[in-house]
Amino acid sequence: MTTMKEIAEQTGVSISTVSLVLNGRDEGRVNPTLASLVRNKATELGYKINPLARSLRTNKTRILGFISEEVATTPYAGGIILGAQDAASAYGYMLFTVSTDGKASEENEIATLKRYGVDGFFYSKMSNRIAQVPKSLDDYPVVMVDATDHDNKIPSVEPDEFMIAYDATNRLIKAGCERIAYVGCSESMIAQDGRLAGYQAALHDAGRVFDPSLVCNVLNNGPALRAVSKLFDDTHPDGFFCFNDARAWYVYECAARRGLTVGKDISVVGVDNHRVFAETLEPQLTTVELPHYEMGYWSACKLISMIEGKDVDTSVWPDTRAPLPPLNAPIPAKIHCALLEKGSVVVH
Amino acid sequence: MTTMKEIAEQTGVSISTVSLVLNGRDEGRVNPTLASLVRNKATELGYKINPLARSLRTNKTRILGFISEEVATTPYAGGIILGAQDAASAYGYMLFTVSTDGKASEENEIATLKRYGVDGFFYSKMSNRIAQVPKSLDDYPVVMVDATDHDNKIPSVEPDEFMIAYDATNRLIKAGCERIAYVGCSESMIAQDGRLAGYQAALHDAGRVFDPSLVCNVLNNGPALRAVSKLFDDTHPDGFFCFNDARAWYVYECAARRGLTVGKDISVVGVDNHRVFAETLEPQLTTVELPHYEMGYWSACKLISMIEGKDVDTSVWPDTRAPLPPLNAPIPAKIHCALLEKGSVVVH
DNA sequence: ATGAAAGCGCTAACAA
DNA sequence: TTGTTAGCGCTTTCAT
Repeated sequence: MTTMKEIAEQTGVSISTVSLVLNGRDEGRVNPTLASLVRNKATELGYKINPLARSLRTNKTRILGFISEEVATTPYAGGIILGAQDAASAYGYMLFTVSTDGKASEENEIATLKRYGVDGFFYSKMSNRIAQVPKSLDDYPVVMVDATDHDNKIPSVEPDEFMIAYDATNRLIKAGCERIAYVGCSESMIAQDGRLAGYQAALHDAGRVFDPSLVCNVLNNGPALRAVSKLFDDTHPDGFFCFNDARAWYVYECAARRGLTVGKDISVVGVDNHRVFAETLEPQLTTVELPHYEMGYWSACKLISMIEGKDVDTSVWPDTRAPLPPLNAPIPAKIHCALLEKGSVVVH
Repeated sequence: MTTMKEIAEQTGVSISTVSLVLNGRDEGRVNPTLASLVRNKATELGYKINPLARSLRTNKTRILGFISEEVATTPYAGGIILGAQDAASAYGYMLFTVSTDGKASEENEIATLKRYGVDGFFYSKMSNRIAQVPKSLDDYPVVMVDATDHDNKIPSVEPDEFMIAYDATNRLIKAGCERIAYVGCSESMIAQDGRLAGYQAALHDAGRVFDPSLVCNVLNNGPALRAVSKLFDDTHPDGFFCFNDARAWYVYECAARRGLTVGKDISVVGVDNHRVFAETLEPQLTTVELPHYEMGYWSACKLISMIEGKDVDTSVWPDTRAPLPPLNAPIPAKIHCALLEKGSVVVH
């Protein structure tokens, strides 16, 4: 690894000059000729700055700490981290990712991250909810991901659950479904509440009356399948908006048992938490992908802007923002929930 | 953050002495009284070493670089990383995780990791296969995860595909299944080859003759469902060993359409790549979990032992090593593929 | 047994 | 415009 010292020696200037030039702070301070001499030598030698040495003086490591609650084991956490990493990398930052279980382990991880001098923290939860950032993070820039601050004091990103459901339901409406059911989650959580509301609003905006008997909120367990069975037999829906893959599976199972074919006899739109169905085969199942990557991306940009005290270039938003396919096209295998488009992400 | 300097000042000794003591290299070199004085002051002040400053001198950062090929987006990558993190953390190491797509991006990430002075690398692939570690890693300690080296020169861990299949098939045999089908993957890959072999071996060891018509290798696509349908109708299996969740889904779909109930009319054992079914509801589906966490854990231990040039304490193996449930018990929702047990993991 | 001093690679006052 | 100097927090020789 080449050092500034070596460059200084080989070009006959002082280390300070090298430092100035290589940090782009030479404008009007260093002789342009010397500057380019230094620059050439640097590229010639393949010089790369030693960020650790620099951090010793500057107290800035360009390392970000990503704290997640076992989120690494959930299938979708990867998307968040990937997005955060991509954005971080674009700005020359690295990510330390740690996952915690208990409270104690969390404080441990935080302490470790602090020792390594991280410049700021991501604080991420496993599913969209209201959370409290530990006080040990008080003096640091923090951004919450897939969670929101109780006091709304910490910047945060979450999926726009309402719009996700609104879009999904609309898609079923446009596909010609007459009796659209919602197979949701019987635990109260932000995602459930928002999606139910979006489902209702879409129906309402389409001039339909909301029929509570078409709503079936279940858990992931035995009784769930019976409840969905009952939904089939009682109300004979021809369209289903499903809270997630697991709920969609109940619908598939019930349909198959009744000789109904998804994509022909009934339509199904599900929110993608696991992606099995999307990866499997059913072009008849429309999967609305949660904007995990985008949340990660946004949060990294936000965090870095806080750290550097300046706006980051949000035009760097990733390519994955595919436009929503036209509604009259055949139902696609996947709708990408585009960032900053139709409010599919909410930032605070 | 307290520094050694502060401790030195407050105890009236020199920084060198503090360094010696706090690094446990004081045996017979520092007056025990002084030593404990220093130690007390350190805990009193809550001293924590600054690893970055130390690394400037020692050239050891205690940071490990985890390189994965977009693995962060695959559902199971999280398990590997989590295991690696837990082990690393136990030895006072941190992980930089990066994922790459193309060749160029990989070299970039590697360069960045080097600049941050990582002590060694994990090189991980998305699915068990033979791979080549980039030459840019040649001078560093490297461990491969879920992949093996072409020349068998790099230490590596991979799931024991054979034993996974052998166990799974055995389970169906012990459950009383007479006609056990294998729904596999029609692409040739280590997992497919190993699992097919394990399936065959289990049948053979049980004194059964292998019937090729019970094997149905498919991709994740439309024709797959038809192929599995044909399997049902042609051979009427009463037990299914499935390559993964997606393949298990075909079996579920076909069963439901025929009025067959999993767990009653047929038995299904699937290898868990996505976990939807395990998380959903079917106690009748046995999911063999891949030992991702354990692979991560092992690889971190191995890597650290290479770095430090000494054996690490493998008694630290994680708790998740649940014993396999007794074979005559009702088929459980999940079998944990225990590390170093029945060879469920292969290390090289 | 202890401390002074040098130095890891870099930045930032301050001189010149 | 350039170089000298000091120092970030720590380790490590080398005197004492």
